[in-house]
Amino acid sequence: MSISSRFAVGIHILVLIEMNKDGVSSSEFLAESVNTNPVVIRKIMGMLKKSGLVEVHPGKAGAKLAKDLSDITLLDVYKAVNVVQDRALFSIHQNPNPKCPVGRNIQDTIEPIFEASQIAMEKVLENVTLEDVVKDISKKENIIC
Amino acid sequence: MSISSRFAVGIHILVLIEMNKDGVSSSEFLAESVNTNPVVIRKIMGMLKKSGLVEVHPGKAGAKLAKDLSDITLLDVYKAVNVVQDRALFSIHQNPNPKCPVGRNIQDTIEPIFEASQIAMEKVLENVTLEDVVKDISKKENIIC
DNA sequence: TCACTTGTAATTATAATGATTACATGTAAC
DNA sequence: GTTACATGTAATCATTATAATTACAAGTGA
Repeated sequence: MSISSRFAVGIHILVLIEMNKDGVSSSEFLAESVNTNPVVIRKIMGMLKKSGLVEVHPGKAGAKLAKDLSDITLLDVYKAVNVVQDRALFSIHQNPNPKCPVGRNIQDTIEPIFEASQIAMEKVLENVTLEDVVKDISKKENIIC
Repeated sequence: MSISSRFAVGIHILVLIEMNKDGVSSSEFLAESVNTNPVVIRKIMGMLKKSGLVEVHPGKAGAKLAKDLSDITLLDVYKAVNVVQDRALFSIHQNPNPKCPVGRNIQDTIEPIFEASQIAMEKVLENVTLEDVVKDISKKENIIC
């Protein structure tokens, strides 16, 4: 299975808020760019707000970033939108048979490996900031246009 | 979401076949240790067989490893049981708005980052062999018993 | 032949996702 | 203060993957 697109959408939203900083980024505006329903955007925005990444107020149109672009890593976004729980990227079968040497040890043996693997994946996300993403998009736009 | 427990069960199965190499590892025997249904085991076994990790024959009870323990990495098992497709650990929303600079570039920008992240995760699995897992379990058993 | 095994198809319950409708609540311009 | 419009949320629905289970065809060997 795949990690929910909430993560990719979260990045999209934050980048667009930045690049549209002189305009008003309402949930409808953002939804049009992502190509989804405004409610989906508002739900994700709620998570980003809870994690202190955006400022948004009931009744007041438009969202703003709550931090500098360079202070938000992709790992921050990933954690904010709850796509993967800590130590739970890999699921391990429950209740293996304790009467069997393999059954009673397999969980403790593979858990640290799975955890290390998940952490390696997350480290890569931690080393990329939204600023990097915005710069890359700006660069692509200049070449194309 | 989490990666299917097929992966953990696949490891469990292969380790148990090895540690029970003097006995007969039928799907029912394996299912008892994993604590699941024999059909689940046979389905996973089919994938492991297709990838050349085990030898198993219709009508003939018992499975054997098709390679040396030290020649099977956790990545081999992971690939065999099809829990994550190539470049698809993270899903990216389809059809973002091409009229928006962010919409028309977001996919190309974040895809390489997601791919690098997935590869980092898989590299960790590649560096662990079934031999390592068996040794760890054996060590734990000696301490406990 | 018979008991037992593997290989598979089909069915079911459960859970997450993403889209959508509906509506309560907050904001600000008039 | 009313009105237009925005956010916040609950509820519903279709889709999809998982894991368990039943049923049965086909292979194996005593």
